[in-house]
Amino acid sequence: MERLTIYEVAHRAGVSISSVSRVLQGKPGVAPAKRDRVLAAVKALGYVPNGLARGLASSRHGVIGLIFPDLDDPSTESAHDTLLYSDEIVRGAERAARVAGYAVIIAATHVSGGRDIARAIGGRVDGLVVLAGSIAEPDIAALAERTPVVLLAAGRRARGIDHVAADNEGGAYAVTEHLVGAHGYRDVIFAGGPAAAPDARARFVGFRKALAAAGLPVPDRPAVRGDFSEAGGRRVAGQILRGLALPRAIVAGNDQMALALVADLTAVGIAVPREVAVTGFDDIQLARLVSPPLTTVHQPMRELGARCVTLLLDRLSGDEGPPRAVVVPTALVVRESCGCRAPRPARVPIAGRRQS
Amino acid sequence: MERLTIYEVAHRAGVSISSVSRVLQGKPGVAPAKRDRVLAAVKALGYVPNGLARGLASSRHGVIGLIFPDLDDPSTESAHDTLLYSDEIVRGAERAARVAGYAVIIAATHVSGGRDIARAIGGRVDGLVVLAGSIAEPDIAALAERTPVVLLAAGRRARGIDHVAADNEGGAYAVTEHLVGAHGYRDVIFAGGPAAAPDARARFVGFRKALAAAGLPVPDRPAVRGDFSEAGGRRVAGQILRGLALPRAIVAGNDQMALALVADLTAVGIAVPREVAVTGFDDIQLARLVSPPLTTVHQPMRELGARCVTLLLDRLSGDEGPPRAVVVPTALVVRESCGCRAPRPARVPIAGRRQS
DNA sequence: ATGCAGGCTGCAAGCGCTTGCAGCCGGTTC
DNA sequence: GAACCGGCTGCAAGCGCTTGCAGCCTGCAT
Repeated sequence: MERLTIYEVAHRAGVSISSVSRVLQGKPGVAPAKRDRVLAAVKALGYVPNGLARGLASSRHGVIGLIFPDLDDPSTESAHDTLLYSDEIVRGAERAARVAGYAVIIAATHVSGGRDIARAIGGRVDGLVVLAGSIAEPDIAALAERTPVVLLAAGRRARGIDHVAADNEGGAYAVTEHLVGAHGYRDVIFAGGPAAAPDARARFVGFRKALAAAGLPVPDRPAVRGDFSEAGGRRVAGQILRGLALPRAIVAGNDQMALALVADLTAVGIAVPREVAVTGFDDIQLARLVSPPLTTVHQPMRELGARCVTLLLDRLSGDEGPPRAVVVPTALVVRESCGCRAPRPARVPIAGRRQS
Repeated sequence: MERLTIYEVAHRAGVSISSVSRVLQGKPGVAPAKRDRVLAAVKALGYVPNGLARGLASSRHGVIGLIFPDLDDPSTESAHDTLLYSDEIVRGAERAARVAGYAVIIAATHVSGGRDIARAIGGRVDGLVVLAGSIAEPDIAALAERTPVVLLAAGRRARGIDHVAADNEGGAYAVTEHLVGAHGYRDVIFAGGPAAAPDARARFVGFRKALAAAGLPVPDRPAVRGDFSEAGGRRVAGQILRGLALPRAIVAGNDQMALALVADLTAVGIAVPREVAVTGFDDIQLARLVSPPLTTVHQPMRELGARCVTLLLDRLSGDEGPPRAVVVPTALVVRESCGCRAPRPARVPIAGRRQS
């Protein structure tokens, strides 16, 4: 296939390349008749403009970059969480970008590789969506100086940088309230994630607020703490089992921990949820499939990805406002590990989360 | 940040832009002293070449496109499988591309959207990796005319197009042989996937060959058939339970079916693996976590993605040979659902799969 | 000394498309 | 009838970088 240029089209339509260009961009100032001829020629020839040339000339690339952590790098923080979701994030981002006529380019990087990223992606994108944990914060700041950046992060808002995150706190609040309110459990503990993880912290905050709202004693710190991994869950299970009093319910920092908890509790003959209720956070695919199905909080990863892109596109189209922090709502998903018997698992939006 | 151009660098280094360009490309014909000065200037200025201009001038983009099915489109075939893996595929591809200095651009598409893809990606990539099911076959052929294409597909090899796939047949053979050989089960049935799915078919072929090799009767068709989904697995379980004779072992077409099977069998009081052994295929994350841990066949998704890219890069660097079909080995993962008691689950490569 | 092969250099011509600007033309306005 | 106006057009100058080619300057052989 020969490479078609705008010249061929112009020639076939009997006009100048300027007119073709204007038609293709939908710019005004072209006589309707001529416009039609151009479009006809384009279609007949099957012409597709060369994105590179277009980008070079207009300095708009039509591409946004998506940077996420390289999971092979063990130093990558919160790799587990990301692993489970980046797929959905990418899909959401890709779709949002596509409808706006943008393409998505992706790159995985080590935390320390911020510089390299700039190089790899350099001059190829109009803006960047950076998943938390993929680049060290100073490097993000450096990046943000040369190109619009939106940070998809759990917690900490990098100063001056747009930022979207799921409503971890709200989700934890909802699930805790469900346990305390709908089920009437009093003795509820929180199995925390890594102390440093902002999302883990936000979840704990939500947990505490829910307890406070119910008039229950509020702990200063998570009763036990894992690291968001399966192993972490098992360790936590061990801590709990060695502890004297078994709680009535456990709010786990995420699904993986919850699942490991359920498995280990069950293994020693403790019935979930009859003796101890357990809830998770994330709503990984697995949560639905285990027995009992896990009550958890759904993270709208797809939407997170999409919001990042739309926010970025806003910036690209000239929005100069102060840095924004977008919070995407999470949703309580009531299944059975909380003690509900759900013939059909219901997904209840946070807004109207009350149910028995 | 001002946009730096090659001119600034040239000026600072006191040379012409040609020399800078040559240095940046590692081309010969530049005096070492000058080369050093250029590099120093580049570093001092923090110069990053503009990929667009570079691409325009050299007609090498340094970008390869990855096209996968849009999972929101229900018409997309084998969406389940893809869903579970595209993440890993992308990672593998991205990494392979990166080491070669390429970036990866992604696009999700409806089966029917091949044309649009050409437009969206048009003139932006050097080559394309197309996941099976994302584009109708005729459209792939059309695409392949304008740009190098590698198809990542389960079975059918599109004529004339490079193609990589996992060794489904070998994997199925290995797991079946394990059941028959290591455990000595005679009454083994295959719970098939969708009749049309090439990978499902290949797995059944492997199953049959293993039976034949063991001198057991070889069925013409899967004893039962699902659709690779969880629901499919449950349906299959129903069929089996309603059937008179419970087999000693079930080779499921994929993990999701296997898990559903185990769940339903267990639910009616049939012990897995004591009464019935069950194996899966895919090695989804979940497989390791359920109880009993699922013996299955690992699909090296990451490697699949990587192989696609390396194959593509070969083509890009001038390899003109006939279309290739690369088969990436799968690996038997022995856990407990087959009847093994594995204190530590072992992952046994197909090559040396014998073990008791 | 003279000539010549190379190794280096930098010039300049693009790559394909966008866009400011001047030119053209038919239609209006006094 | 002359001066204007405004909508269309196409020219041409880039966007930042690659690369063929001619020119220059060595070093070295004759």
